[in-house]
Amino acid sequence: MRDAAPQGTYKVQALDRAFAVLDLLAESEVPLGLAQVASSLQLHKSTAHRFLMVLERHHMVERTNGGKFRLGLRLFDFGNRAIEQYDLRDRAQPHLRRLVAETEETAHLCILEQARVIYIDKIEPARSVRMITRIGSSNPVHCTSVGKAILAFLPEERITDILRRTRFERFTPRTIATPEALRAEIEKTRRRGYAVDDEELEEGLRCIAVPLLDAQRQPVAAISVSGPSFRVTAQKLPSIANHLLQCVRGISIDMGYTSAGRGNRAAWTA
Amino acid sequence: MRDAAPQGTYKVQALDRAFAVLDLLAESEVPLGLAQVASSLQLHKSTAHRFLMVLERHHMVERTNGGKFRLGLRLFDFGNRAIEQYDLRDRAQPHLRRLVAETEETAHLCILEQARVIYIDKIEPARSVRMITRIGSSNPVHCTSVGKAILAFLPEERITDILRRTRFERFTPRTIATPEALRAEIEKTRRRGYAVDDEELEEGLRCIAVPLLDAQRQPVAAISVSGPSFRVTAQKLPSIANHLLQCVRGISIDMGYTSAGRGNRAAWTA
DNA sequence: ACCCGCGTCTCATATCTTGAGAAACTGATG
DNA sequence: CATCAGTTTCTCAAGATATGAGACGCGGGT
Repeated sequence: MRDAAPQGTYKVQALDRAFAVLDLLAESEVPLGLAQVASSLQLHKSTAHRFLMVLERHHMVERTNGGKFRLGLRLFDFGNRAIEQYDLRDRAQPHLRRLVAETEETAHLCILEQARVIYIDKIEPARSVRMITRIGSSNPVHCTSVGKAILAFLPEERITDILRRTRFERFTPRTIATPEALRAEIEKTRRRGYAVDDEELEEGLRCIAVPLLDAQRQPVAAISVSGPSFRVTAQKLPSIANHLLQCVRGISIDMGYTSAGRGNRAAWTA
Repeated sequence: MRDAAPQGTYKVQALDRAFAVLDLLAESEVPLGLAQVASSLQLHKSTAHRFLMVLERHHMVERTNGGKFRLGLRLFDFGNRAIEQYDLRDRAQPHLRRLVAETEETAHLCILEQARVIYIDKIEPARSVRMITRIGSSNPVHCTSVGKAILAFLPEERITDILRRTRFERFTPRTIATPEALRAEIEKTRRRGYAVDDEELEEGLRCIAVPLLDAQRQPVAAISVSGPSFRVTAQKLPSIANHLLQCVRGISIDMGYTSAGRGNRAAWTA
């Protein structure tokens, strides 16, 4: 919360308030009434009401039968356009499907946003315990395989910056809780070529990830395979890593990131 | 544009402008510079600048390397939370996958929003011509199978209302272009139990859809199978419709919409 | 070196939002 | 069916807040 206004703070009260309303509704599992919104945000009834009406006109919120408010579908549209511009998800999806078919575990596609990783896509195997991750949600870098995979291949200054902004929250006994320990882990990741999250975010959950590098060899995303520790065992890691590496290779080609040259892209887009 | 302010128009200029900015960026395929935004929206540079800075602080927009603006990832988060509350997509997805496996054509999941249908999910078969639909986008009811499927099972007054608000835009020679013709088509749909779009939105594209009814027998969504006309032939329609019906039955059970009674739901949620 | 377009920033002005409060509604409860 | 508590909806005067003219600085092109 304290990172909101570093310096040059441009302010438009109305916008801050409107987004506070959207945040509130996003956070809440259930639709909220006008009075609840107003009191939660310390807005006066009439102000909150006006905002909600305007937001509703724009389909940013909508009303349930009971007259309560929840997020509107225009946001869904915006959101999909937002990632579409990255163009990564669509390209990656078929490759991820293959990966899931091969490993029979859940695959994720993530990108780095600020100092956190955002889940862009998730593919689950036919039958498996449902993972709790929600597409669009984010996690810190220090406790995820995808975070570490991206971090490991970033230039030094970006790493420092991101570590500085990470709070190293502890989720399980194994969570890496200091910058130094994470540095060491990053080193390890870089050497072996893939990152591992060994029950560091959630007990019983093990993940492996590799970064996706663009034409300039910069990590733009990471893909991971996650599953219960008893299935994703230590012995299997190298084999799964192999599937992951094959998968990123495929995506790289699709995205036109291959260093092989630009001329032969046409062959793939047919 | 003229449908913006019917009556009780609550106004917050700042919000309208901010959303105009987001709309503009959403519409544009490429990131836009400050000057472009300002002139497109007839805002003065400094105003546009302030808005963009605030939007950026909220991650509603972000800057590319070149300093241009595009939609931000917070919207992606919001958008996913927005549909999550519907809870429909996650439940339906496995069923849709099976449907795609059976028919080997693209499947869509749509809901009705105002007088249009919004694409909530899309599953594509292993190898097929990529369909152009984007998740989150919307189409009018009169030229889509999903639109007609939902319409056909709505109460009379809602049908009238929706038809009144539809502009009956023509997309192909076969597009149903009058309310009367659509009425007849709806009648037909109701009798046969599934809706067909026979190249009415796009030449060479044929779709079949059935509605998903809730516990009160009200349509809340529709699922469709779409493919090139030469593969989705007239003879195949009844067979595909059968797969569709089985699919909605599965989803209905998952959602707890079965009229069989409420007691046995536990058996399915295990 | 010069110009032109673009992004950034400041500040006095008046426009637009604000919020108190009244009214209308909803639906419990006696 | 009257009453009441808790809502949502609406109005309007006051003044806080967003506005936009304009100045500055940067970088890329000619």
